[in-house]
Amino acid sequence: MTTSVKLPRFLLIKQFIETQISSGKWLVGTRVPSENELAVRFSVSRMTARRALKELDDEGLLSRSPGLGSFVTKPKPATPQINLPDVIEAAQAAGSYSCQTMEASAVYADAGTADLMEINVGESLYKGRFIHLAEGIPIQLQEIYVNPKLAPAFLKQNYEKVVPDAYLDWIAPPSQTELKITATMATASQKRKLLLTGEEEGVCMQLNMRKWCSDAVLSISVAINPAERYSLSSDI
Amino acid sequence: MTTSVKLPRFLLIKQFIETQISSGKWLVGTRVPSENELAVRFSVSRMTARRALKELDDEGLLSRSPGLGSFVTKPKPATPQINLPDVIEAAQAAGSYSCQTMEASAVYADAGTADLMEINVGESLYKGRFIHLAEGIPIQLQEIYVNPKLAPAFLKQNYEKVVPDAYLDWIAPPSQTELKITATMATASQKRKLLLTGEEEGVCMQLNMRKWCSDAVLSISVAINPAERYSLSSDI
DNA sequence: AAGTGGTCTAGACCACTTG
DNA sequence: AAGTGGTCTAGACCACTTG
Repeated sequence: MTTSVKLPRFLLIKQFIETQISSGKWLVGTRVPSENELAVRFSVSRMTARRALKELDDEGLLSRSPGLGSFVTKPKPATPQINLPDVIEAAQAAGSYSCQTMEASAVYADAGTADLMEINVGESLYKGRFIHLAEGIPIQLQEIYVNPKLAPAFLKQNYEKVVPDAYLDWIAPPSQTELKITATMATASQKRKLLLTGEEEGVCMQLNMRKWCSDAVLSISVAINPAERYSLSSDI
Repeated sequence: MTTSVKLPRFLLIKQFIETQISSGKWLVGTRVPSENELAVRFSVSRMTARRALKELDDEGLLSRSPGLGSFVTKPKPATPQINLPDVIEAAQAAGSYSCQTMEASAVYADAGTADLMEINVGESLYKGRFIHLAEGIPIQLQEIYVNPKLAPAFLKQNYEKVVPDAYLDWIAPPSQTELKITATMATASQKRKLLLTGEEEGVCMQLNMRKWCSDAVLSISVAINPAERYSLSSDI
């Protein structure tokens, strides 16, 4: 009476190979048995043996090449993947979100902005400045420029109900996003808006984002988050 | 004379489905043709049609369930994945890396450290403090506590040649890593060590890491990086 | 020439959901 | 009972690498 949980055969083969690797019997660079060899060894069709190898390839444990075979890869550098916290979404989920619109206007692109937006100097642009709050406390200062061709109604939205970013994601789903995160010191004016009064306060995480929508720049945004209310984390 | 790049049939089917989705013909929740339907429609065996659906499932475009069918999923929240820059590795690659050891000693765990290291108060610990430099300029201040049972020779290493983290990764490959990134202001002493003299300087990215090696805490480390010399970025 | 992985076929049985 | 996806078989042809 062994375990009656009949496992798929391709899984048995995968587990066999994984065990050989993790136990150190098959070191990095070792050639593992070919599809045909595994098929014979496990009394299985080649397609089933193939599936085991294919999935281990997809998972990055093996590297395969036609004519050569399948080889144990060296474990990837364990590069931590950090996920960006969406403080605004979190506040919304908690029902404590609100937004103050400081500016929502049409402007003309200066040289720097035009360059980033990939348009000509002097072209029309929408500009918005917002304070995002959770439980009445400012958690983010945002300045955003939007391409009016891609979001003509951007200025007409009521941003007490819908977050600007959420609105843009909705009407113009970004095809590409560029992101840079730095640490900065808030200016005196920014500190005032963020209600950071202490002398020791003012250290912020700054998020610079640029979004594309089908090969055109949709928006560039700079968001300032007080360090006490913003941190990144990850688990591996 | 059409394109002679004969594409695999499963790819043609994938592209067909992707086109229907991206063009908006098949909205989120739509049931896509079954394996059998696609097999007939494309004059292909069921296994080939299956492969197309399976890969789209793996890629997150479809969600499949036995007895029900395959359905268009809502696009995932496009959560940016940031990769942690390894300033030290970069400096090493450029051949400009050096390291000053400020401290390398055995200490006894105080309450806070013992808690984080998951050991008892008063147990022996290795402590190291380092300044990492690129081209002679400090790029990171690091303080690390190491479990001596897992890295008994930690204090004996020559850290002018091998980076402490690289040494630990080598002798005790971490099974899990916890990471927290915050923005902070360097203390006066830290600013001195980092050669941050200006009044406006001192804003830093702080990386708190905790590494496990087979269920035991291997190390906890706090690294301080001047903001001007450290930023995170990602592309999607 | 023999072996490798990549693609593909035309069948099969299964557990699962639905009417 | 008919349809779905999940697993599996025993064949096939291909481009590719190696001796």
